[in-house]
Amino acid sequence: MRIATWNINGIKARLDVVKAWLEQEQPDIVGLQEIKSLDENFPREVFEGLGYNVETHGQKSFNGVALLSKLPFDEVVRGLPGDSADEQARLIEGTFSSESGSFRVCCIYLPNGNPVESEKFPYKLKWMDRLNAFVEDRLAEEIPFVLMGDFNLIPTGHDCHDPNVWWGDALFRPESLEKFRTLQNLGMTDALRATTDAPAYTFWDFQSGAWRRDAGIRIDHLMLSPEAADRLDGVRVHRDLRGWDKPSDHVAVEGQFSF
DNA sequence: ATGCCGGGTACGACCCGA
Repeated sequence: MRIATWNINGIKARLDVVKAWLEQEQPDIVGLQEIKSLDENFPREVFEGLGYNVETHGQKSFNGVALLSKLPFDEVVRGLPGDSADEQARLIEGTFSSESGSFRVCCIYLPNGNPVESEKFPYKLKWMDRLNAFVEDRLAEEIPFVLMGDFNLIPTGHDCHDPNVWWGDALFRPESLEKFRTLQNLGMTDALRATTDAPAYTFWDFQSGAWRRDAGIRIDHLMLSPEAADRLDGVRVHRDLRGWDKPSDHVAVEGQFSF
């Protein structure tokens, strides 16, 4: 099973690139973030034409997440529980059946949180608390659970080109890292770091020639329950996507699993 | 760099991202 996450930065602007990548790679399940589209405007027929079932959780202009799957969905969850007043579309989860039983794949677009002095930063921290509570419930099920997406979080100084540039940013500061560490301490494994110690950036800013300078950061992650980590065969960062025409500023990250 | 690019909305700028 090949499961991938990708922040595409707008489905309308990225449709040709996403379609070409799916045709080339044929992943089984893909989580997309920042579709920036209402559900009714998402080009689901394009993906259905490629053999995918499509579930979306969109909103106008900003955010929005989607799941594409060659397997049928047994169940779909839209939205992160814990705050009925939160209208930002940042989580969608599918449940699937394989020969070895059920598994869940959750696709998230974790809030950026900048600027730190604004209300956006406490929103990020509260969102991470809600996420950790959600994950606790999922872990209690003891089935393979893949939590993947744009976490807007740099796990360590080794995950960015220059820690001094990023330290203090909402993506790389103590309060954010503490919440991420809680997620790991609950029992969720960083799939990429389970396979390599090498740098593996997933985002390069459009500005400042970041791609040309390889001034990247690793903020797109697959976090695995023990039952998913036990079945992890490999991780691949689709770095070449950043060099395609009309690229997203993020690239896809894929995990391969034996289920 | 309180904004270099690029996407959104909407058609002229302004909001947003990381």
